[in-house]
Amino acid sequence: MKEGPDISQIAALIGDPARANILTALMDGRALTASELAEEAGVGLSTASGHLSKLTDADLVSPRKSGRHKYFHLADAEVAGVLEALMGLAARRGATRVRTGPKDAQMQVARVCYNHLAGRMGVQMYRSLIARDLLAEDGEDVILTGTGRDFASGFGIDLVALEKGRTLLCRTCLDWSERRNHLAGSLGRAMLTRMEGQGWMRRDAGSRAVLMTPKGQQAFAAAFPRL
Amino acid sequence: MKEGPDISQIAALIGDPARANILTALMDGRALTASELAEEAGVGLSTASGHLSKLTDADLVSPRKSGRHKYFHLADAEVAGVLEALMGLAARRGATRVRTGPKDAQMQVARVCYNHLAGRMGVQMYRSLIARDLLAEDGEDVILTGTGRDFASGFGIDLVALEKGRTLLCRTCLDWSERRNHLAGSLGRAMLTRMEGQGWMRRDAGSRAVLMTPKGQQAFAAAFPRL
DNA sequence: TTCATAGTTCGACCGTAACCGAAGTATTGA
DNA sequence: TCAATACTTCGGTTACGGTCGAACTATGAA
Repeated sequence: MKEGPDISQIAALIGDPARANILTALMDGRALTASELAEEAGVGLSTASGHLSKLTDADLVSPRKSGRHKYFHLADAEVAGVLEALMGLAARRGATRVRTGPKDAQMQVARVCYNHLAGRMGVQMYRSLIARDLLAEDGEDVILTGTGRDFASGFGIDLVALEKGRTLLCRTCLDWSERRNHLAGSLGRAMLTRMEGQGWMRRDAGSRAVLMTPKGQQAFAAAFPRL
Repeated sequence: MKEGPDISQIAALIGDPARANILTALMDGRALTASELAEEAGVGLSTASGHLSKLTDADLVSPRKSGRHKYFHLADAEVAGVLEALMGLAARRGATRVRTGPKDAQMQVARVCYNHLAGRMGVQMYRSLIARDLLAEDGEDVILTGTGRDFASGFGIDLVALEKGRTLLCRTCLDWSERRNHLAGSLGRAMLTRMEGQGWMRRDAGSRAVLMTPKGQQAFAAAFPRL
């Protein structure tokens, strides 16, 4: 009757509150166990198990067994992107969660999206890289330029190792709070990891917020100036 | 319990098959009456009316009264974008509709997305404009350059009139079949309208497919060469 | 004014799916 | 080998929401 792929199945999957909680909890890129996700979603273990097998069947999350634990993570960055897009819609309509805590402000400044940096800091980094021709946009794609490679290496990132992986080096991801692109892909991940390792920032336990250290404030501003 | 906006409500709204059919039917940018949408969705008029008021409450569609008819259209391009993104996910997982007709091939070549051109032709047009610096990307935004303005005017488009409207002149939209950007915004709409007016292409009645005329084939290739 | 068409609201019915607890399976550790 | 932990499966209950038809409202045409 209709044209194009059927979106109702996937949307219905995301549409259940418990499953939406599970997916949201996985947005920070970590892999969590079934029990942890049950806790996050506020349902019993057996219920969560059922949800997780549905999400797995639909390839929205992927399981990884480790001993008697079973860890789940988002299937790929595209899933994360769709979730962010939905958050953007939801935010517009004022459907924000009841509990609007102090963390929300910090989430706007800097947070983890899947496995890379998002929020104002994430967007600033991206725009700074573009403005200096270290990154170049090509349609939806974005590529690291020659000078960009030098910059990344100088930043302490092993590009050769990254390029051996299966995931794309550079990807854009639409930021739901800033409504602009930020950097995803294995490079985006590595940048965040590196900045954490350097003590510029650390993740807030129990939320997706990223907290800047005083040292990090300065270093970040120097490394990624607004132009 | 969770961070960020609540996505389950909106996703659940899209997750009902009847409502998903309604939204998909509106993806071509036209405004349809409640009766037409009931037909599209395969439900009774009273049922469709209920769905439409829910979609309206959530600001996914907007009503416009005209006499004793009530026309519905998608609320904005952001909604269309999210629907396209969901289609991208659904397509990947092979959840394509059972009825994979001959139109599907044509849909990949050229189709209407909201109100602008999508598919391979849409992407080709966008990339050609970018490559010739008629359009310039800036983060998620895209702007018409000076030479781009001349080009658009020469193409028969009244930019001054477009800029009086409330909708942004240039926007990017992610193509679910090509996975690349194509041009949206009021300029994207005007380009499609102009090409239809020139007899380059015409919409297929009853689907979102866009059919190229022989004359259009040549003219399009000349106007938007692959580079 | 009267009739026809478009859409909304209401009431009743029904099916699906979320939920829990209990029993069953697998893996680790003692 | 036995016990504890992590997860899955099953059965039964429940509730939410989609569905239709009928009655009602509003607009336009004759």
